[in-house]
Amino acid sequence: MDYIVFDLELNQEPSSVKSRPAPGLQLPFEIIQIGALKLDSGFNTVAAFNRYVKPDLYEKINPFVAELTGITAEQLLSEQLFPEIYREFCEFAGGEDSVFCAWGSSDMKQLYRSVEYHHLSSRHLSKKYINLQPYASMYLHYPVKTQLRLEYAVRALGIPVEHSFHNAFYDAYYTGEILKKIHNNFMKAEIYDPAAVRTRPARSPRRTIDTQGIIEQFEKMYDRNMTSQEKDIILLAYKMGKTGQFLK
DNA sequence: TGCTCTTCACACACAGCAGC
DNA sequence: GCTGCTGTGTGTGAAGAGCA
Repeated sequence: MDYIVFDLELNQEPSSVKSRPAPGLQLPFEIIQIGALKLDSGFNTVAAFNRYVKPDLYEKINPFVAELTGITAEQLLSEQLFPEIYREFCEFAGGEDSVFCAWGSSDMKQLYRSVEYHHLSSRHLSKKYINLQPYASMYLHYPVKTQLRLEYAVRALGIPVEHSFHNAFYDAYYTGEILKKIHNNFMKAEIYDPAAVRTRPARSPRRTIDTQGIIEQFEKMYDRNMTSQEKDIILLAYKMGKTGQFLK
């Protein structure tokens, strides 16, 4: 069994964009770099993958992303599009027996989202993954839900900082170093379910009682103004009715 | 007995922090 | 700047305790 420690750099919709995704196929982030290391069962690095991706959705790099990653649109012009890079990545990641490792759960989600957006098959992509963030939190005696920065975890674990952060390949390298440092028998790979992520229900907007509307309706029905006491009673009755406590 | 207050559970909005 | 996740605060309803 191999561990595929990976990281993605993403671009997002700049303020002015020529082409927008079709309705129903929203892809707020587009992958522009995939960095990965393959570790064998003894956590030895046996292969590396580092490819930039030519964007075909957002032609410009968001200034914020460019500032953070140092990646420019010109730099990506000579690269291949996502489907080709993805095919190479699948060959690198090799089979369904591999376990993906990433810092946070968003990279796994974004990878599958991009595969789906480009109508590519995820058949040869392992669905087993380990999010190292909570394990690092536990190792460093933080609450398991604490979302530590990758850079903080690297420094806290005493891993030498030899490369810059916010580069997919180097971030994958650091994530791999963290895995080597904190792995234990309790670390269990989860099964990523893209369908479960897609079906997450959207929150409905919070609804408030239109008290003015209720009173106006009563005044219309009775053709007179309600007294302040009557208004209180009406609103109380409305709230009590919502509880259903007097339904038989 | 009836009212008020407290506590609990639940859902939601929002803030903060992570990612890019 | 954006998205996504988590923790916290708030609102609401239900149920029980306390008190006159």
